[in-house]
Amino acid sequence: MDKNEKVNELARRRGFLWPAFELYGGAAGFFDYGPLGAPLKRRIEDIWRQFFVIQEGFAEIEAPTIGVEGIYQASGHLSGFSDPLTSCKECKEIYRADHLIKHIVEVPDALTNEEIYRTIQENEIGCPECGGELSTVYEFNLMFKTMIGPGNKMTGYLRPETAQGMFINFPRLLRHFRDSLPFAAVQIGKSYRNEISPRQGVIRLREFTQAEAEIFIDPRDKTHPRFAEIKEIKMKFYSQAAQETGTEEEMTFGEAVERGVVAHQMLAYYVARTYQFLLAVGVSPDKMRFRQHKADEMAHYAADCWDAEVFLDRLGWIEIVGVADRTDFDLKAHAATSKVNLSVFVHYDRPKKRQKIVVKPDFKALGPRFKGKAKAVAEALKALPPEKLQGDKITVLVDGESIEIEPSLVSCETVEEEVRGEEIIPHVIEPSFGIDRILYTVLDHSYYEDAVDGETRAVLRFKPAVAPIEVAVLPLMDREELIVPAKKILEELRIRGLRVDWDTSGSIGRRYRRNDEVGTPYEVTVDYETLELGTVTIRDRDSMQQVRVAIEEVADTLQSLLSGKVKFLEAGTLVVPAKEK
RNA sequence: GCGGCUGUGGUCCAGCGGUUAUGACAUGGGCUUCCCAAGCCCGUAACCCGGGUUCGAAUCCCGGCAGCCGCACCA
Repeated sequence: MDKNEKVNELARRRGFLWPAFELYGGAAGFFDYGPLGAPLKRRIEDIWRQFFVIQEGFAEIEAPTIGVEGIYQASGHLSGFSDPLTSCKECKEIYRADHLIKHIVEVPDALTNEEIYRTIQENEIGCPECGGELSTVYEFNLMFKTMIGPGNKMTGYLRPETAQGMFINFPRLLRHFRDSLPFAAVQIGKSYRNEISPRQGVIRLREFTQAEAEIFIDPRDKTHPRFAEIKEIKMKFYSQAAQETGTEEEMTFGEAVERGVVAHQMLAYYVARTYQFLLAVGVSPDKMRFRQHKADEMAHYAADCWDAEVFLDRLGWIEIVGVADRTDFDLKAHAATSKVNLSVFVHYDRPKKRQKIVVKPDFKALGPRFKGKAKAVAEALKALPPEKLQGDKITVLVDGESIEIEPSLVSCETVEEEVRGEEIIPHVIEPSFGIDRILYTVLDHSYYEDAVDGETRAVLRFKPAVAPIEVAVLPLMDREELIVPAKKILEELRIRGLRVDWDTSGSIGRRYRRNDEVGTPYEVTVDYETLELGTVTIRDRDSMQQVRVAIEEVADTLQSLLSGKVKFLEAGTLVVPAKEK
C-alpha cells in the first residue's frame, strides 16, 4: 500500500471520508463526511472564518445553491461551461463538435447544435479516428439543471461556484458597507459540477464545498494598507517565467511585488493571507507553492491568477486555492444582462473644478418652428462638440433628417463646475478555496509513521486547532475506582467546550494507538497514583512523553497546551518510563 | 465517456463449479492493579447489484454500479 492508499483507507475506516450512497451501489463524485471528517471540516472552515471574516472584516452571506438562468447567462457559465459534443457511432469516441468544424466555420460558437450537425453532414465529416458516422450534436453542460416550480416555466441550475451569490448582491452589499470601497463578502457552501469522470476521491467531486471571498476594490488603487504586515514573509513563487525553467523561486512578498512577479499589493496581500491560512490548518510548507496561471490557461474572467498548489503522493501537484484578479468582468456582465447599474460613486478627496461649455438652445424660437421635434433638435444641439457650433449654419441630424439652424438660436456659455467624484466599476480580487481538497491535504500532510518497539505506529499529526478530538480521557483500567475520577475530568473538560473522547476498551497502549491514528493531540490517563496523590498524566501524541499534573489543573493545562501557550515539557513533571527506572 | 485490471466480514486476504466460506488484524464481552496495538476464553460480522448457464454459482457468461490505471474531459 502506498501512502495515498493508506491515508484513504484510514480516512474510510476511522470515519473521516466515506464514499456516498454505498448502500445503493454508490455514485462517483460524492462523499460523506463521517463522525471525524465532519468536525475536521468544520474546524477548517472556522479557521477560514477567523482569517477572512473576523480578521479582514469581510461580510459572510449565504445565498441559495439553486440559481436562476439569468445569473449564468451573465456569468458565462451557460455558454462557456457547456460544450457541444458528438460521438462516433462506430467506435464510441466522443468529440467536441465545434472543434470538428473549426476549419469550415469561422466562429462555431455562434451556431446552434442543429446548425453544427448540419455542417458536419453537409461537409461529410466522419470520425477522426475510424471514419465512422457521427451522432447528432448534443449539449453537455457541467451544471446540474433542474426545474423551479411546477411545469417548465423556470429553469434552475445548481450553482457551479459560490462567487455569483456575492456578485448579484452587489447593490445591497454596497449599501451595507455605506457606499464605500473597498469591501468584501464571503460565502462558504456547496457548489456542484457534473464532472464527466470524477476520480481521485475527494479531489474531484460533483458536490463540493467552496469558501470564496469577493473583494471589491477601486481599480485605480491596488495597494493594500496592511501590506507591510506580510511583506517580509518568504514563500515559493512559481511564476509564469519560473515555469519556463521549471524551478520555483523563494522570495519575500515585498520582493515579489517590487520585481513585478505579482502584479500588485492587493493580489499579493491575499496570496499571503492564503499562505498563512494554509499553514494554520496544517498544510506542509515544504509541499506547497504558489503557481501563476499561464496566459492561455486563465479562466474567461481572470486577468491574473495564482494557485496554491500542494504536493500529494501519487497525485503530484494539485490546486487547492486560486487567488484571481477577476477585474470588472462579473459586475459588467451582470450590469449588462440585468440592466442594473452596478457602479460605485467614488468621491474625490477634494472636489475638482472643471471648465465646461454649456449649450443653451433658444426654446422660444425652436418650439414654434419644430413643434414636436423641438426637444429632439435641442438634444442634438447639446450633444454637438463646441467647434460645430461655430460658423454661419449649424447642422444637426435628427431622426435621419438633416436640419440647419442659424447660430443665433443657440447660445454657448462657459461655466465652472465642481466635480465631486466619479462612477467606477470596482475590480474584484477573489481568493477561492476548495475546502474538500484542503481537508484531504491536511490528512495527507499530517500522516506519519514511526516505529515503536519494532511495530509501525500510524499518526495523524493534526494541529490542535483542527483535531476532531482534542483530548481523550482514559482510565488506566476499566475499574470502578479509576472510572469515577476519570468521568469527573471528562465532564469538566466538556463543560469547558473541549472535544473530548472517552475510551475504556482494551489495554492502555491500544487506546493510545487508536487516538494517535485519529490525531488526538493529548490523552489524560487516570491511574493509581491519581487515587494516592491526586495527579493525572497528560500524554503528548507526537513525542509519546507524559507529564504529571494535579487534577485541579488539568483542564487549564490542556487549554494552554491546545492553544500553544505552554510547551509540553513545561506543563508538568516529566514521567520517567518504567523500563528506564 | 472509451479501453484494461479489480470487486469476499470494519480492514487485508484464502477459496476459482458441490465447504456449516479459510485466516489474520480490528471490534464487543469476560479474566489478568496492566502506561504504549501483550496473553487466554467467548462472541458479532462478508461473497457489489441484476440477469443467464448449470441438478448445483462467491467461482463460468452478459449487463449495471463502484474502485484503480491509461486516453479523453477538467469552464
